[in-house]
Amino acid sequence: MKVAVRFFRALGDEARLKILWLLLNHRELCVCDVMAIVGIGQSKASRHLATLRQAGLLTDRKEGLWSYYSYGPSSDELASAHCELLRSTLARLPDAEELLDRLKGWLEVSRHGASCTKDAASAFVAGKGAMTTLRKGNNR
Amino acid sequence: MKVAVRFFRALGDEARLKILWLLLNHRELCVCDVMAIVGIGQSKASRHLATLRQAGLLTDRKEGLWSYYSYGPSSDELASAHCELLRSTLARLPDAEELLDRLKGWLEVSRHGASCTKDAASAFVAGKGAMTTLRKGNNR
DNA sequence: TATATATATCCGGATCTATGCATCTAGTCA
DNA sequence: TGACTAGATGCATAGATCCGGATATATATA
Repeated sequence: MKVAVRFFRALGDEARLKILWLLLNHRELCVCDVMAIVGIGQSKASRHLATLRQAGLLTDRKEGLWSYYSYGPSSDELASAHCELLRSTLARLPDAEELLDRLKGWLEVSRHGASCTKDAASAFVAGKGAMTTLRKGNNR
Repeated sequence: MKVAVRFFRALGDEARLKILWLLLNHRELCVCDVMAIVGIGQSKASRHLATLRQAGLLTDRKEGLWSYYSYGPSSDELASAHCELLRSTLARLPDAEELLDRLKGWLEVSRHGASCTKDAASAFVAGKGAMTTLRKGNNR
């Protein structure tokens, strides 16, 4: 029973759902990417990614200083089926569209500028990236 | 985002998965039934059922002293789809078969005896019902 | 009305989880 | 080698969750 419980627990967090949604829409992201797009700190991003990986939802790949995470492939086809459903579920939620906008914006910035860095991610969160996407109020 | 998080959190507990599994295999059960079959106390059974109801997975119906819970129908068809998948997921786990045995045994007992009562449920847990199904060790 | 009972909820404590900060690890590059 | 950096992890704390036992609520029945 342990496996199923851990799987659903991993999905029981807003930040993790956002991360999963991003990785269902983009092949792979590093920790900096997640920081910039979701607008969270480094340790939080790293830990949530680790949780999703331990639940069998993500795989990671190291390249130089960066850790790249990508969706699946979980060995369990039922978990995969749940995630396919999750794609539909998350697509209808209000944040979904906004997150994809931020993803797009971030990728453009990081493509031009230097390689993906923590500082660039922080700047993106504080600057234009956040400005253009956060409509009402701010992130808390 | 709240809705999805609450939905998956409700599934992130072993006892709740067991209850859901039972209600995916039997039209409706009262709190006593759940106590007897899963082998948990009254307040725990009541609380977990309430959690599942609040997550939109169960509906309840009052009749006299008893509260009967049944699966769905969640208004969200995607949640329903997840539960259909869950049926397959849970069916493969070792406890699943055992729980259905206990369900069957309990229904026979309670059909003969008086109506469903807490005492009868406790007796079932402590007596034959538990003996025939708990193979190795006991439920803590 | 008075008693009995199934279920819901409250109350404490124990345990788990999330988070920010600081530090550690392991790559890169000069 | 030494400075620098992305990412992982230790630590402490706040908050959430879980649990058993006690109590409250609502209904049935005498």
